[in-house]
Amino acid sequence: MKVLIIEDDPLHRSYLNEAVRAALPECDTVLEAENGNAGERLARDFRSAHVVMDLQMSPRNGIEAARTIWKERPETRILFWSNYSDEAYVRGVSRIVPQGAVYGYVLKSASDDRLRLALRSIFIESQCVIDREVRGMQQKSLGNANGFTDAEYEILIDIALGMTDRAIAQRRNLSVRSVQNRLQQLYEKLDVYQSIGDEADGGRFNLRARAVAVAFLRKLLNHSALERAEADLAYWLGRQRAPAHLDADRSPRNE
Amino acid sequence: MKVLIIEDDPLHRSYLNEAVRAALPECDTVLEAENGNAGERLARDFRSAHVVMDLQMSPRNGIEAARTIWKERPETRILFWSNYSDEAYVRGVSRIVPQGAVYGYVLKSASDDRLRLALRSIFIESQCVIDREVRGMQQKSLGNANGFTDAEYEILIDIALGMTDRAIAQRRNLSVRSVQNRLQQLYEKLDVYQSIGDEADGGRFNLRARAVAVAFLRKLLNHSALERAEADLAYWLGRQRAPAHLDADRSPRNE
DNA sequence: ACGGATGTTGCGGGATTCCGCATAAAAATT
DNA sequence: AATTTTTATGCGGAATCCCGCAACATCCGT
Repeated sequence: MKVLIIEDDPLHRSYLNEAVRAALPECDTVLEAENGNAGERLARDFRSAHVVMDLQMSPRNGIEAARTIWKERPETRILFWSNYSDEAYVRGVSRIVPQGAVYGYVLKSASDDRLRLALRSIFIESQCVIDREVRGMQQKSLGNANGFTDAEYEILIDIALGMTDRAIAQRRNLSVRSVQNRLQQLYEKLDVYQSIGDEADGGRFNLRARAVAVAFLRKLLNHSALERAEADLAYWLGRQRAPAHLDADRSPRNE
Repeated sequence: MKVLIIEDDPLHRSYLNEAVRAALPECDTVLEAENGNAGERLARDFRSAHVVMDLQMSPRNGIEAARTIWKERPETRILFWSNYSDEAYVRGVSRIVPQGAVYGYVLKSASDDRLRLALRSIFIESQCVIDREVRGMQQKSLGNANGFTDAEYEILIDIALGMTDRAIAQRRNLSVRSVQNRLQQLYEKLDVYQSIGDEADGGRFNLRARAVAVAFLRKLLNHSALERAEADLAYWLGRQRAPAHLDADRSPRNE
């Protein structure tokens, strides 16, 4: 068995290396990569089916690397080992895991023992292992009890990127009013209001900007999520300017 | 000599511990804390004059901890050992270092040797050591060639928090128009425009929101800077609602 | 099929933002 | 001291944003 480690911090990398060797005597080769790009390449060249990776790396973070690895070989087993349980990461991961894939998500703060267990469960027993803390986040976010719809999350990202209502409408094929509607929902869910307390106009908030701030503070958004979104946006903008051969008829009957 | 280590990651903590013992034979005691709060307490109780700390911790990050430590004993020597050279961090640090204090800033990606040298320079030779990469950032940001004035940075934070022009004006004792003026400057420096290319209205940006997005992408802002700002804002809002005994006459002749 | 829940779209208006034009005041330069 | 450069402020208008009201469309369960 071969295991591929993708992690940018050398200390953590060598710790993982030891942990893997200790937990998996059946593992004969351990490969190491220090960012997403190198990781993808190694995964491809060595057809490794067992990967342990960090999420926050540069260039090319874990989510992006995992996506292309899974695209090439969906049966690859990936254990995400991350410092954070930001909703942005959790959502990012669960967005890309293929049907029936075996994967895991454990925090770096977990004990050696837990890590060992996760390694064996995922690579040997084919069983998913997701840290309690992360699991909680998943439920809260995906089960839409307290969390956000995909539509809401989508619009959150759009305003975080600084798009206007109209631009969002174009991009998502909605009317401007619908966009504003969704914004209202978002503001409610984020518990964002213009006025602060009961006072008349003590401190007022710009809702759209405030929503982004709150989302960041609550870790619904983070740097790498923004980066990904920005890249997507740039791509879309490119298509926009190009002659629209393919996507005629994709805009609402609005103006 | 005693050295206090403040670092939340246990791996890095023990690595630092070893590095300190190896670099400083004259050091007889090494204390460890795993967040800003604990670090402040230990620093106070043991009057430690030599500190090595991470910046990104929770609760209470390195900048906050360093500020109170330096407030209590400005001659304390602090080596910041961080993963990132975000402008938000660099600016945060250089904002709080007292006159003539000895400190250092080295990245975790630096070699063992560089770390060893920094430790000896700062703690023994009383000489500041700042990583090349960080130094570059400092110049770019503080020497206002390409960088931002304090005024601009201030307003950037205010809009990132979601405040309206009027609220910012109140808070900073400016007229609303002046706030808007500063916003114009900010937009220019961030290279932010409404329209995208030459097209009529292909994709439009909400400048205020876009500026925040760009600032985040360029790492002028980051999560912990936002958290600090949010705390300051909450404090200010508190004072606002309270009976304004002391600060009458602090608002411009506007309205 | 009928009522309900949810989601989209239009209209309209008040509040805010964006910003050009213009005038002082303050600061920096010469 | 005189000139230039920055910064603060006001006025006004076009474009946006925020959002209540209302008309439909779709989907679901009884």
